[in-house]
Amino acid sequence: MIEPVARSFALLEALSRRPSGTISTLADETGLPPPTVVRLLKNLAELGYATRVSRDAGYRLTDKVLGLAQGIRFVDRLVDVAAPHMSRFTRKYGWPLYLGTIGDRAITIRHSTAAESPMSFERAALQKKSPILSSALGRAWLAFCSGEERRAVLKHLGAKSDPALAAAFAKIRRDGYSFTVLPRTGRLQGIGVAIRDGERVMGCISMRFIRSAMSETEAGARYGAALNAMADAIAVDAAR
Amino acid sequence: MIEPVARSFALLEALSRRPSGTISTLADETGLPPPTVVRLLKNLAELGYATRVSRDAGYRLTDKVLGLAQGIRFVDRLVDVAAPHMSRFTRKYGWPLYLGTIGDRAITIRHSTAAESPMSFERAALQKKSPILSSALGRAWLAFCSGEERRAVLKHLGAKSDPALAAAFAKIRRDGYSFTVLPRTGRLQGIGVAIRDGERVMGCISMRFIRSAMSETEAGARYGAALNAMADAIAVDAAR
DNA sequence: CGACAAATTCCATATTACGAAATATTCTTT
DNA sequence: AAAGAATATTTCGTAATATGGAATTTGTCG
Repeated sequence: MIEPVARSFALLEALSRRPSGTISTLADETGLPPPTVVRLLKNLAELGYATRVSRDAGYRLTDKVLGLAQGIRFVDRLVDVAAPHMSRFTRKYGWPLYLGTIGDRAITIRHSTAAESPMSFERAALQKKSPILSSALGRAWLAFCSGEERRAVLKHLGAKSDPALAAAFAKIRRDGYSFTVLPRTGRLQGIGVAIRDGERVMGCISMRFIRSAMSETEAGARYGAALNAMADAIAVDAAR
Repeated sequence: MIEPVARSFALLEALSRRPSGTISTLADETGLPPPTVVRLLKNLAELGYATRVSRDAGYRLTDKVLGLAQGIRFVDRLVDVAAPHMSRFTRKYGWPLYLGTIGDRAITIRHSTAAESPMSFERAALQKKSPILSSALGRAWLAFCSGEERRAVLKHLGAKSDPALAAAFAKIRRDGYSFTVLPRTGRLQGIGVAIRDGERVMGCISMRFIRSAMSETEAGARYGAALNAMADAIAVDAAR
């Protein structure tokens, strides 16, 4: 732990809770000695993150701090929220999970518990793409998103409106989970669920397992409910 | 300048510009040696502001960074934007300026160039309150804010609807500036303008001067246009 | 498997952050 | 106006620790 950095952040946190803060107030709240508070604040001011208001009012944060947060996207928040839920699942059941969001023409893997899984059969696939139409992730997303979004995505992918596909999505909605569409030779299989906030799909999660370990039906019966419970819990957390 | 703090912020800034960053990318961008980047990132992760994504993707910021910015209020941004304009004015004309925003039952002084003024007759009044009805600041605010807001404020102050008051506000709107309502004995006088974004008043600024130096009419003729030009420039800047 | 690239650890050293005490400044009281 | 109280700031000898080149590990790819 780098002390001056940790202390500077403690001061920023303290300052973020009030319009402005005096040396003694901040010293009390952070437990730092006043000379240290003065030194660190001067440094923060030099860096442009704080400004001296007056002797009495002390310092306040500047909007440069806002700039630090500008790059944080919603998906990062979703990952932050989902990660502990996913870890808990993997600890309990063993199988690795993948969290994805939809992008241009593919699902992007945003988080994975593969590294935490004893049955980790794939290298970490973070930031990697998954096909929308054939992966469990993509199929879960498409099944549960709005009809409007689904049509737009399918059109963008150049997929013609297919009654068989529509029936497949209807079944996924009925079951609550999707499966990877595999070539006959595939060893690995995925079962996917959607993280939903009302009509909106925020993300999708799939559990990867070895095909020989269980059939699709068994996978659905054993893990479908647990996966959906986790997805719901994540959705609730993400909504604050 | 506290090095580890400055460097940690350089890393945060670099990270805020991308979804995630690798050690080498960040080392290149910040000019820091890789071992230092590793050490500082680990520290940021321990503090909860960054998270390791994977070996390949490196680190990304967490939404804890958002927390730092949540306390920054609009008024702070306004002060950041207005301060240089106000300093320029005071450097050019000499008289000190005060920036205020409306609060519960008073105008709160958010910034002042009194310290920069050669004719500084008052100690810094930051965070101090000014009366809404009799100060130049309050009268400028009330004259230019929406009728709805004006009625609400006046009602809250317990002021009865007064035709004389309405006429005073109309005159302020016509002139573009307000004046302090003084007891005959007051030495100091203020001329106030509003910082407006369409219908909305974001803040108000008053220039303080010694009553014996000029009459209200002279003050308006000499400084009214310059004050309003400054207020407009601030409004434009504040709108980005 | 072997070789390349990137990340990470090590560690001797110089740097510098530290904070108690002294001093300066501002506010309050009489 | 002057003393007293409260708060902010500077000083400075010292202990603590951040530093980064070199060595090592880890992961990737042909």
